[in-house]
Amino acid sequence: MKLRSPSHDDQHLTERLGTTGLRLTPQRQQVYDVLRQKRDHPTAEEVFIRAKKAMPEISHATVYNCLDALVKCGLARQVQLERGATRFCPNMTEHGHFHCSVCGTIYDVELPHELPCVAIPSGFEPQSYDVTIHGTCADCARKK
Amino acid sequence: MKLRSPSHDDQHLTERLGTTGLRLTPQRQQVYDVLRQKRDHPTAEEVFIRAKKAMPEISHATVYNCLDALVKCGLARQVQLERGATRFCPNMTEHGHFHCSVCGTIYDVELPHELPCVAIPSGFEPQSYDVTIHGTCADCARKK
DNA sequence: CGCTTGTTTAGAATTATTCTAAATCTTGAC
DNA sequence: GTCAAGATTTAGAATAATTCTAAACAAGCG
Repeated sequence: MKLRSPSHDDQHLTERLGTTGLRLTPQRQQVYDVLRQKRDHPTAEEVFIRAKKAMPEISHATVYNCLDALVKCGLARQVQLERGATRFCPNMTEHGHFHCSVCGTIYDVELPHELPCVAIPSGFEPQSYDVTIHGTCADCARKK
Repeated sequence: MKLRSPSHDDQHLTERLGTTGLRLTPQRQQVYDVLRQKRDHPTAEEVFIRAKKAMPEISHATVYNCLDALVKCGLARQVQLERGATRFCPNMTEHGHFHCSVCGTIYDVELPHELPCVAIPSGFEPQSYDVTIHGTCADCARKK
């Protein structure tokens, strides 16, 4: 049982990519599918490995290219949590990330639609914001 | 005219490092000084280059070690803004970062002392949070 | 069809970070 | 003070993450 209706999604993908002058290619479709199939904030390397299963000839550079394309047209977000590889996330709703410093798991957490009380100096034009919370997740806190 | 009183600071450094079982060394002092002298969120590489001026024999690995030591004992923060090098910041007051996507400059912005309205699931134990705002800074917005 | 532009590919190159082993320094026990 | 234990530094190698390059392909268009 698939959770998505392919034709509707293809259309969505094409449309979103189109807004930035980008084309829908089988590779971009595949990378997007990988992101949506397991939403565990994979690194580019992990996306590469997963995408290779269905598309063995896909290359490293293409995965980076596809991920960048998806980020650029607003279908995925980059997440920078710590030193090391960038992670990717297809959840485009307003949300932040809880990063467990014990087990490393990343959880999506809800955020208010506007970040209140942040004093942005006048003249500055905010476009997006990222919130990361570091701490211990419920599982790891219990085991302590 | 120096802004700091060295003896007071050395004491502070030693004290903070001590809380984690770390020693004050000339290299750690130097790296800390570099961070405080120009608060432009340098990368480890930039810290290395600046520290080398006063201490030409300092090595790459030592700079990473020192930065990690400072982060561990609460004298500096790591900042992850985008793909690429991690940046470091000696401003330990509660603050977020505004990252100008045009010129790349990073500005500290004030934050409320508690992040309100963030629904952290029960059992999770937050320790710190990072807020990054991406957008266009006042200078770049004017030039457009 | 033939051109232009966008995309993919393998692999090289670059950048960022960590590791390694030897040398050096500090500290505390005697 | 001397010595061992442990922490720290060092240069350079190794690894990891990302970007670049040049050639091949593919799609859209006149």
